[in-house]
Amino acid sequence: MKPTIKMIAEQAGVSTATVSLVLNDRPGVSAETRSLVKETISKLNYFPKRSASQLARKQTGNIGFILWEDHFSEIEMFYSQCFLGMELATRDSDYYILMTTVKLDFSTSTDLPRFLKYDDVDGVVLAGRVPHNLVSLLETRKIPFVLLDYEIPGKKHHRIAIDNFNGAYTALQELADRGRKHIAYIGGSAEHPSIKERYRAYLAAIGDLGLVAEEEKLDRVYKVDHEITREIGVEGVKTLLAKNIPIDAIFCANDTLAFGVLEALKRQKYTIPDDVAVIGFDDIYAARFHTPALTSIHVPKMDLGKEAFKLLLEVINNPDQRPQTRTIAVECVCRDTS
Amino acid sequence: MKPTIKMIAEQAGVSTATVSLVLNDRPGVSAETRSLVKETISKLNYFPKRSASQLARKQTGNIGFILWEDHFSEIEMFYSQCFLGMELATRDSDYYILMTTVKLDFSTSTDLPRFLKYDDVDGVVLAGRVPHNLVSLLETRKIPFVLLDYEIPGKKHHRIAIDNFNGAYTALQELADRGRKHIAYIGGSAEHPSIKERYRAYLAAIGDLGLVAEEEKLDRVYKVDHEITREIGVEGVKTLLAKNIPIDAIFCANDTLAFGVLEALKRQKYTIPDDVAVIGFDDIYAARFHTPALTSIHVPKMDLGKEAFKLLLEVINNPDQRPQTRTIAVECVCRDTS
DNA sequence: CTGAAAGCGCTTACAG
DNA sequence: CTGAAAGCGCTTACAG
Repeated sequence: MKPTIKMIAEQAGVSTATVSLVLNDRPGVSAETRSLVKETISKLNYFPKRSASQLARKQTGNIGFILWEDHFSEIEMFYSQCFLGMELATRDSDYYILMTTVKLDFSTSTDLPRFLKYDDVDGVVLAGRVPHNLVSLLETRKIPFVLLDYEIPGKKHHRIAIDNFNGAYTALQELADRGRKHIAYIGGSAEHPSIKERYRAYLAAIGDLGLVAEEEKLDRVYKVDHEITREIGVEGVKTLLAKNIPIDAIFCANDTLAFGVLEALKRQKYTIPDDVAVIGFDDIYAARFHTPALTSIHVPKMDLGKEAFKLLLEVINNPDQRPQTRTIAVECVCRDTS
Repeated sequence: MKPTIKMIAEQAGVSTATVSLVLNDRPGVSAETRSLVKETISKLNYFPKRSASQLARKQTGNIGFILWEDHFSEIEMFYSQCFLGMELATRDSDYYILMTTVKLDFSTSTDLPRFLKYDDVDGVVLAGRVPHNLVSLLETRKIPFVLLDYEIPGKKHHRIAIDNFNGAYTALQELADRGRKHIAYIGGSAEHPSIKERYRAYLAAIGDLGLVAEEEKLDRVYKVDHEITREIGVEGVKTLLAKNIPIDAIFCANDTLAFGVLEALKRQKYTIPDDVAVIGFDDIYAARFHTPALTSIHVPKMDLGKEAFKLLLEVINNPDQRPQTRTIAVECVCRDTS
């Protein structure tokens, strides 16, 4: 039979209150008593029953992880890796993660994740693009949460951010260092804050590096206002090439799109990287295995998840602190396309 | 303040026992009382607190999902899709899924998932290749479990299986129907039961279809005894081509490997599918988007997860039934490589 | 069909 | 520093 706190108390000759105190590393127990209790605990291989302590403590011990379903199903494992990193971090804690997906056209009345509906989490992390009404609901219900690689324009929330600006800037720097003079941008600008930042960095960098005159800054830009996919990369190349202006490098807003760019370039018989260099962003798993292997800005996805968890814990323990942004550094990984 | 069962009871003028009975859809309550209680419940927007009912009921309400960490990190989302399907199925139940990864050289004393260590799950599904000592531990601890796309030779367990044999056979049939006469196999044979089955089907089919004499059955086979990767595909093509025997089609043990095969074939200037047709297995997300789009045997990954959950529920509710295998049908999706 | 009461296994004031 | 006791919010025999 599984030991209970009562059995430990009896064995050790103390009260259950005392056992509880040492279990939770709380002061108010003499060193001797503490070690006696600890011995008894390990001798009987005892561990507290979760539901009992949750009930008494009025906590759930769970945290939610919410992801837009398209993000989960995509070929790139970006957010899944974040999840993994978070799960790893979680192992040193008493928290379990409950992961679920939501649609973007999300109704708070019919699509609410069960763990939110039934108050089964102490906090949640929202990864990537998520419905804004979900975020509002979390706010009004005062459920602690942190955004991972996302932000809502005009609003301040706790969040983990990728250093998109510096990452993109580094990519441009890298290309310029290798003598590229006509660097194009293919990507998006509005659908995701991260992409927006990368675009902003592109514009800043080509200016700073003296690559182009102010009035020609947009000449080598192809961007869309919706999700950026592999196909956008293909279209981007076609469009840019049709302009008949020199292009010797392309900075892509993410790797998936970069694959499309590479494909289109190959079809047009361009040699990579000699004719055109290409740099992506995210350094997804496939980047390394692509032919040619893609140069990309490496984002430490597991770290994102880990930091999200750490931040969330802080918010749970101190709900009233003001929103803070934790930025995660990135670096350029040079491979065969640059 | 959140309503409790006590408040519902008072409001409805009944005992908490009665409320509990209607909450759990149990007999022993008159129709009138039942509907009165139900009204009160929805009026106060009440839902039972999980930890309390778990404590009283001596259940956890959680099920574990365990995955080899390499399976999770891989480019292919195979098991992640299974997880998603399972999570979806779970939404109609009261269960939450706790997902974690394990190493293959797994120590039951130091690497045990927390939810197993602390008895926080009512059952678990093990997806793909998993450590055999983990399975043994589950058996001796009498924790209900089902294997998803895996089996342990010589042992009977509850499991969800892909119809690998018929899938592979169909692929061969398909190639033969299109006039291919010299069909090769590239893949593995031992590391995973599914792969083994696909290989077995290959041998059976080329025989049945009269494609090759018994003594030449192994002439067009390239297989390894470890994990099959993209690189294995490349090597396989090189090795087979070096034999200088006619080959007009290649059946690959999975899609990832097929990508390597395609790449190697292209490098050697073969036209696909005219010179050599290629069929993969699994129909991973990338298959559709590859250039050329890969013909593959489609495995309904979400269904695998869903069925695993359903089976697990049955086992939890009836732990002593004999091990059963539920086989999931597959079908050939023809695209540009065949 | 219904209710009073014990019990699930913890935590937390409160007294001493 | 330590213990007795109440309480967390359910479920489940048991009586009636």
